[in-house]
Amino acid sequence: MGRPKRVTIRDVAKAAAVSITTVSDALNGKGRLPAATRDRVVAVAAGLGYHASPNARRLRQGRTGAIGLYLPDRASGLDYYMNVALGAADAAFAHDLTLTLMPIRPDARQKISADLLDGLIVVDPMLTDPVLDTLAGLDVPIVSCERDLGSPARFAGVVTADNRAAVHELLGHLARQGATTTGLLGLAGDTAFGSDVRAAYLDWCAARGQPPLISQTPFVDSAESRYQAADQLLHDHPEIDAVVSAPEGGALGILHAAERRGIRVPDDMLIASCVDHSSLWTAKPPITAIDLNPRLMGRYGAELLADLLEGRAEGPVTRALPTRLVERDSTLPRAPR
Amino acid sequence: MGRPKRVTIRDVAKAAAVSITTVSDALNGKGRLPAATRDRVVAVAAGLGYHASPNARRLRQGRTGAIGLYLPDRASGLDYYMNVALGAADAAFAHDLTLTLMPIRPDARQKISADLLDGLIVVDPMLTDPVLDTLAGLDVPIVSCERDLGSPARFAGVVTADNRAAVHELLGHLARQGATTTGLLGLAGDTAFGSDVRAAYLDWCAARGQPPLISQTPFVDSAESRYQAADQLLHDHPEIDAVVSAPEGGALGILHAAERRGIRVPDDMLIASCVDHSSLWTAKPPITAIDLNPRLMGRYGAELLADLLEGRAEGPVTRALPTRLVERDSTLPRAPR
DNA sequence: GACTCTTGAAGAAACGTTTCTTCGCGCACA
DNA sequence: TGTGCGCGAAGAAACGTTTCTTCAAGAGTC
Repeated sequence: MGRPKRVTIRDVAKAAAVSITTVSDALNGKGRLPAATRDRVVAVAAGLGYHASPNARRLRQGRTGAIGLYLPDRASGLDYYMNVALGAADAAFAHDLTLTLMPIRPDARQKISADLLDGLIVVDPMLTDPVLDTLAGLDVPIVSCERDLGSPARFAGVVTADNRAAVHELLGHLARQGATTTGLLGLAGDTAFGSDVRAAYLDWCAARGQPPLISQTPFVDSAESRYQAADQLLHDHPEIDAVVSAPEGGALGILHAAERRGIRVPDDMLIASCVDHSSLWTAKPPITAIDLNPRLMGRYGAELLADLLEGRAEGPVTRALPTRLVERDSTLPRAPR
Repeated sequence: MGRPKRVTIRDVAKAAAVSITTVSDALNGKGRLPAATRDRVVAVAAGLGYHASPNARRLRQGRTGAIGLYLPDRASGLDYYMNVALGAADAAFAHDLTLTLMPIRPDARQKISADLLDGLIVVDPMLTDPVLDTLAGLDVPIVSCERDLGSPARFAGVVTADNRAAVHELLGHLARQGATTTGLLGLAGDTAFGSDVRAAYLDWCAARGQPPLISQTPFVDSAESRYQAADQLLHDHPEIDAVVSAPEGGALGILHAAERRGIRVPDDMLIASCVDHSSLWTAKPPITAIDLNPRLMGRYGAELLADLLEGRAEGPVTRALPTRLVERDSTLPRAPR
């Protein structure tokens, strides 16, 4: 019973018959100690089950040991973000850091303060997010997962996938499967991902001489708005025989709209998503998608931030994230019309 | 330039011409100070932009100011968990706490330690999770979001929805819409939610004299396994004219399996899910589901834990969560055969 | 007028580290 | 025989709070 008394550095020092300075140095690999002393102290510490109090250490060092994860306030794409968060949490722990989830409510976001955090990971920074300026003034390093279209200078590090290349690959795949006129269910341009997808699509159209056929949905959207946008696209351009969706849930909206109009997938039209999701596997037919590796995204973000904090990296650093095209039945080869 | 020097309690004391004790007391509402002094000190502190260092406070108080969120290691249902996490993060911030996401990787989970956390929220504790015992030994209060089927004594608080009643309501809805033989795509019984759904279903069957028709999928599953289980159910029991899915992604699997077998929804069969999700809205047809209020779940969890930490609540506390049935086209009334 | 009580406020210890500075000592070098 | 230097280790300050204890002075009581 009774709260078990903590084993402090003093206890270790006493047990090893050295000073606490020596214990600290031995455990942190500092000072100049002969290997023998170091090993002995480490052994004694381990024997006592000693681990330094994070609080005391942080107070002394002026750090919190925590990094924050700042997510966009969206109701969709949460599956993706949860994976980013879990990847970041794993990586943070591996670096003796802790991942703190920033709140979503605007009033709570105002309370985000530098003395709660050593650094920050901002996921999908939005051009229109007014809080980003506040965060930038916090005087802690910030890593963004996907570039910021606004003031990249605010960030000490960026993790980014080659979204354009991935979308190019996807469009190439569609063409090889027989698509001749590909439309895009795009994301409004306030986010790097949305603008990458759009740019790649426009590139592709320009190169092939195809007129771009785009229907846009806002970054912060709903299943409803995605469906509307998809339906609009099919209504306006009956000649379309393939559609790519930028938002995570968009492909299902397209599928829905297509079936309502009696368009068969993949026989009459191919569908693909720029963001993979488990629900795409169970769609009928299963939908081809780009796996954006969200876990790895989170991990890279946290690792990059840890590197910046430890001084292993500095200045603006960019880390690249691999992606992978997952082919499913929604893009089976179709006979030319 | 240069790191802006922190405003400490000493600065405030000097500016207000009182001792630091008085400042501390004034700001924390302790000690016995006349209102005049208190107000003056508060005003001075505000003027200087002072806020206490979380680290110093925590070191002194032996707290970390952080609560942990422990999620099951699943690849599905992440949308739900992300909402729980965001709700918890908001509520934590409102109580001057911070929400730390626990890692997923087993080796990292071993490193979860009491001196990183004042308390813990465990979401969907699994009977088979060996880490729970470790956590229980951590000597911090634990709140579970949905009951633990194992050793409820490990928890100081529980947030739970009346899942049985919700499922009863759902089954009643199906019957009213014309279902005569309802099957269940269930979850293996290592989690309270899965076992609640199952129990409610069995109850219902017993009361109606219908033989229970169940196909099970593990709690930690994949879209594939859910599809297999659904397909098995439809194959074994062609008489089924309604199916309820316990897992989040299961309804889409059922839909998929049904359409492959030429079963029309809702004309030939009704489908409903025990967990709502944005992809259910865009399914064809949109699928009826129970909204489990995940944001509120997270919020209640964090608030309950905060209450326990502040001594506003103690001993085993249970808090109830409301749910809501969201009716969609997958359960439109069907003509009796 | 001696006494207790209450009020208002200050002093100082403690929380558990890290780190800056100092110190003794033996050895090589001129 | 000093002098300087590298090594090994310890002392003590500092990080910024909270809180336990003490204390002076005024008010009330008999």
